[in-house]
Amino acid sequence: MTTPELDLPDTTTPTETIAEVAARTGVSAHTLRYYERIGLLTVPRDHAGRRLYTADDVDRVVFITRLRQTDMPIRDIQRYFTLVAEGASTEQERLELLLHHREAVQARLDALHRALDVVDYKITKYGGSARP
Amino acid sequence: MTTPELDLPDTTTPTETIAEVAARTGVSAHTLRYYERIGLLTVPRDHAGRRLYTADDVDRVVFITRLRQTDMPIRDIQRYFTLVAEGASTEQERLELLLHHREAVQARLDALHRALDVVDYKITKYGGSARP
DNA sequence: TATTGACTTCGAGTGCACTCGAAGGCCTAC
DNA sequence: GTAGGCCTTCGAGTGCACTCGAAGTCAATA
Repeated sequence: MTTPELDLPDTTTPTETIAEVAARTGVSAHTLRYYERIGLLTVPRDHAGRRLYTADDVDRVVFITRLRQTDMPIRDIQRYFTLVAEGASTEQERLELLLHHREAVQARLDALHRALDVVDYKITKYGGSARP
Repeated sequence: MTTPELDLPDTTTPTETIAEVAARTGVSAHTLRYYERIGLLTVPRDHAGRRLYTADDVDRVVFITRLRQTDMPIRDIQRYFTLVAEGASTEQERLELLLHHREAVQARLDALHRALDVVDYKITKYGGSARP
């Protein structure tokens, strides 16, 4: 009937400054501005033109950091949020993008494990000599 | 008594061209020259000045690729082979370098796993929506 | 002998993801 | 009312690890 104004946590009212978001997410203010510059975020401003982040914005920053931690290229993250902006009809494509990335990460994990085995072999067998 | 010339596989006679090494290791000729330029390798030349790699050289290239696959910085790889060049007395330090790197790789593996879990959560729970 | 093609050196260029600096605006505390 | 500090935009700079191009050399083949 009416919008459930009081029942849901507020995620769209701008409340946090760039310094607060930087402190909470570990992403520098410089990098937060950079992310905005390249279109990963759109952050509202206060009356003086300063950024005020909503809870949703902060959530998005956190999600971006997770994707970056898995080495997703910025280009792909841009693509992902472009799809998000295009609405619900792109959900399938977004899912595919994430699944595709998931495979890449899994492959990276496997490769890392294999290469680490070689290093371990080197450690135990040669104690660090010049030969592999 | 005498050096066991016939018993050991020959690892120090230059036999392979840069193209062969590139093909066998998957490292481009350009990158092989780059590695040499920055001091990771010292490759003998034939009478015409062309590189001829020994089996030991190729082994070293392969080991470098393993270290790079685990994201060891070039700087650390340089340090490692500097130690190798300094002889057996640096074995302890080399071992420590590798063990330290091993920890870094393990930390990276853990972080990848955690970040991947977040992506997986996103995949299963939201099917790719904008919220984390 | 002429051409082909792989090799050489050297310096410069690329792509990525930040990271920084300059110049100035606005709010609060004294 | 002014000093301090955090904010703004913009463009430029950084570091890493390659990657490429130009100009030339050399040896094998037609």
